[in-house]
Amino acid sequence: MTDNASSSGSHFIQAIIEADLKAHKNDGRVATRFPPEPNGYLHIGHAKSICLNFGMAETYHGTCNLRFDDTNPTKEDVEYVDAIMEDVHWLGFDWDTRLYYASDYFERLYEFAVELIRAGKAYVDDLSADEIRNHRGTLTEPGKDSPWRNRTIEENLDLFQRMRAGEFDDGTHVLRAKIDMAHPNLIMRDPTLYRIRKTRHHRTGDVWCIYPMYDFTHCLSDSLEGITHSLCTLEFENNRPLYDWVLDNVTAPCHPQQIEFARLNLNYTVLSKRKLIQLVAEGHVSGWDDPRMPTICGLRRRGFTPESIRNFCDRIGLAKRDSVVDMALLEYSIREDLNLRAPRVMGVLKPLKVVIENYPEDQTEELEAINNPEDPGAGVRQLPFSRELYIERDDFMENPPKKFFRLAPGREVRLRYAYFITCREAIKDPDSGEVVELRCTYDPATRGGDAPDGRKVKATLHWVSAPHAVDAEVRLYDRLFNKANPDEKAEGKTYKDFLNPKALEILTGCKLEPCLAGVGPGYFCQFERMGYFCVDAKDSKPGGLVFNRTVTLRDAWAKLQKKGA
RNA sequence: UGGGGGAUCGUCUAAUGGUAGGACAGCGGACUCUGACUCCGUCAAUCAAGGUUCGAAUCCUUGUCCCUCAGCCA
Repeated sequence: MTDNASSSGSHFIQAIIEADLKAHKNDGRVATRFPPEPNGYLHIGHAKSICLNFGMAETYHGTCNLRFDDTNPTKEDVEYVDAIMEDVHWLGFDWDTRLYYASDYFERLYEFAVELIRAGKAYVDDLSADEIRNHRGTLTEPGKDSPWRNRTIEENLDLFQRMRAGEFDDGTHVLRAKIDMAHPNLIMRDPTLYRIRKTRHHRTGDVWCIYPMYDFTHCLSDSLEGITHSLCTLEFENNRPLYDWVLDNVTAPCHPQQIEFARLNLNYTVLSKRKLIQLVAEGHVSGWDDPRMPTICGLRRRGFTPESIRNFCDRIGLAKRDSVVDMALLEYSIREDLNLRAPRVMGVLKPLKVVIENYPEDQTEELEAINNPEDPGAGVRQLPFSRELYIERDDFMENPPKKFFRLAPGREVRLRYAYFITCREAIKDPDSGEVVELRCTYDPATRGGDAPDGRKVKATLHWVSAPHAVDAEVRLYDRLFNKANPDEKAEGKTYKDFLNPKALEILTGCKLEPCLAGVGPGYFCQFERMGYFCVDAKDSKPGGLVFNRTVTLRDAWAKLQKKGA
């Protein structure tokens, strides 16, 4: 285990695994699994689980299976299984030949259920869902036995077989474990094992009309696959006694150990499947892969790299206490990665025209620019320079405050890799008073960006030559919510009331360096001084470039402005 | 209120009876042809009260707070 990128060298699950290994439990084998239900897209919270499960397998030279927990045909779909596989692969993990579906185990699961019935440990109940609920009791009061609890084994066997044969309608019968209706853990009050669902399954078709419940399926699937450590989130802690009960009461091949850890929470977003579905369904975002979404496909389209997400998962650590990780850590992780790898390029997002009055009308020259100061191997490129340029509108102020270092009337600044220029005049729209053009002069002696007389400027600006510029649409993305905890209870408000209207700002007519003319999906770069951007994989076309802002650069000036405000 | 879990800097996470450490965030500074990066410094925590001990985040007692369970969802 290398711990160069991790804040915690080890965590409690590693401690358990290492102790097991030392005791030669499971013959010294480590086998984990990632068991998604194909009823939604994967998000950053799943990434934590994926990194954990595949990571433990890798660290201890074991295996990690990908298993679809597809026991509820009313909610699941192949659309999701395909997307999930794509996302896991993209994150950098591989299940090799170990792709499984709980539905592949339906026949064996049925046999285990029969085994339970034969042992007098399961029974068919004719009660309705409502009646079962009424019999369950409450947190403080014991439940009542179902009148059908003591049927004979023969009768149960017959009924269960007929359930399978399709003789009964949905909801009329269920198979229940016979445990204890007075158990202090409600999960153990004769839990339902099978229900009737006359619904076509995305893999088994119409072969089955009874489907096993999670608690029955999961532990047995784990056992069938020889899983050693079954890692899941905290809310399943209550289910662990049942996980163990099932495995203890059938002839299961082995008894994996369920270990629970705290799921990931991130501020300024939501990670509940229900809410994510709602955002998509109600059109608050453009889809599962909207770059504002915390989904893996959303993050991918936003420009996050698999490495950055893996590093993030490494850094957040693992424990049993509920916690909320700061979005700033995710942002740090992607900046850290992109800083090293993203080529630097100049892009003017909100253009302000600049005319260099003393530069010849018909002249163009080429200036050399460094592609990535963090990576000497990235080389250099040529930038065209001419009399008419664009600079960032925010880089000019007519009446600059004290700490504003950029361009202002009479002030000299550097154009990156080019010349020092001095602002002579700001031309305004006579009606609106808005500054529409700057008249400047340049110092020919400062070619390349340094003054031979040694004089300094306080700012370096990015720019693009107007006649050479490539037009593009740029989508500025920000945090999905403007409240750290969108779920916090507030007077008649829900999380949707805290959706950040500025999470997406669309800019058109942005002016980019000519070298960007031919880039396509997969391309990412840093627009110097602005942030990291990538080509939108869906909407960008040759001649109609669309860039997404992955994340801004850290910005000391923005921070100063915020403080002043 | 029954059962099951959990409480360490603002946030996340180490320390398993022996100096409460790291990361992010914040603040200050150095450097800088990106107000970026990098570097340096700094702020800052053991839920509470008792007890055991030479010594307690860690063990014991009592209490407080938080999460979770009453789907034929997973």
